[in-house]
Amino acid sequence: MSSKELQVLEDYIQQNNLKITRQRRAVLNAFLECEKHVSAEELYRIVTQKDPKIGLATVYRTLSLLTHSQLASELDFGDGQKRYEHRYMHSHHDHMICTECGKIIEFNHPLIEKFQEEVASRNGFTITSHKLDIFGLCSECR
Amino acid sequence: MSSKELQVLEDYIQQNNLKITRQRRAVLNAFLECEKHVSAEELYRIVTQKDPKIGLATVYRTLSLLTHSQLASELDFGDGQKRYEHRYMHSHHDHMICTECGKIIEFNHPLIEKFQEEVASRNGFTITSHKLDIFGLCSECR
DNA sequence: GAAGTTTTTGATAATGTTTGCCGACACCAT
DNA sequence: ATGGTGTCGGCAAACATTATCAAAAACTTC
Ligand SMILES: [Mn+2]
Ligand SMILES: [Mn+2]
Ligand SMILES: [Zn+2]
Ligand SMILES: [Zn+2]
Repeated sequence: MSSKELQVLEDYIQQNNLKITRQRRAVLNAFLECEKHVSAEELYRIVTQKDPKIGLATVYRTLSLLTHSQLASELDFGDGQKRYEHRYMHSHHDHMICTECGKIIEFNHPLIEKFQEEVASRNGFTITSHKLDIFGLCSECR
Repeated sequence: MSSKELQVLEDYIQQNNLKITRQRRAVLNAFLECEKHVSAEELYRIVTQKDPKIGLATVYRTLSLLTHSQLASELDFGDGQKRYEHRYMHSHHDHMICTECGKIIEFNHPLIEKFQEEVASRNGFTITSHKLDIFGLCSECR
């Protein structure tokens, strides 16, 4: 189970004089196996099923590590808790969130991206990041 | 100082068996005089300068009222506190936020709006709302 | 306009997510 | 083994917002 992602984490850890630990591997593995947009609390519950001694603070700390090492992206859909998704080998996309069942549809529209650049440069604004969240009802909840 | 907005609030209040109070008028006036995207805490400080006895909870409660009566829009730029802006007689727009000085540029790009509808219907998704936040540096902070 | 009814208010406690703190602990190199 | 450095788990603290509740204000009815 030695994934490319583990290598990325180990590289980051070595470059910053940190240490690879059982807990960090456990959180990384749980995160990688969890295929979608997961909160810290959810990941904590998953991790503690295999290793009940891992603390919630460690999950938060490791998620911060994963974010800084570019393995994870931090998302905030405005529901009070942050979520995390795979970033390694995943390209940028935006989200449609079903307010009924919580389903999340990912999409990328090149022209939307392009017009954002256009409207930014028109205002002398330099983009560092953006996020587009569309809320509504998915096909099953309509 | 009897604005159209006060009339909107009074209509909403009557329709819901609520009561118009000195505090609600004070918060509404402060909100209307405050021209930009204001947080509850900021508005609280403004209101208490004219009427020091108004409580913070009342400001929160009145902002909720203003939002429900369509006088205000609630915004969340992900910095930990919600902000509010005028909604009455103001059309939809999105925001560019300067991460250096906090300046906010409003914009509306009809094609971005249109392509959102397009990508939604392509996925059988019914939009109820959306928000596009662009983060970066404004022309003065670049 | 007094009495009665309903809603609101201000102060403060509680909430929920995330971060800070700290003593114990693991790991690695001498 | 010993020392040094970084990590861990548990829990306290931070922070914005909401809930609670007795007292006050607003409206209704006479
Ligand atoms: Mn995603
Ligand atoms: Mn705005
Ligand atoms: Zn749904
Ligand atoms: Zn700026």
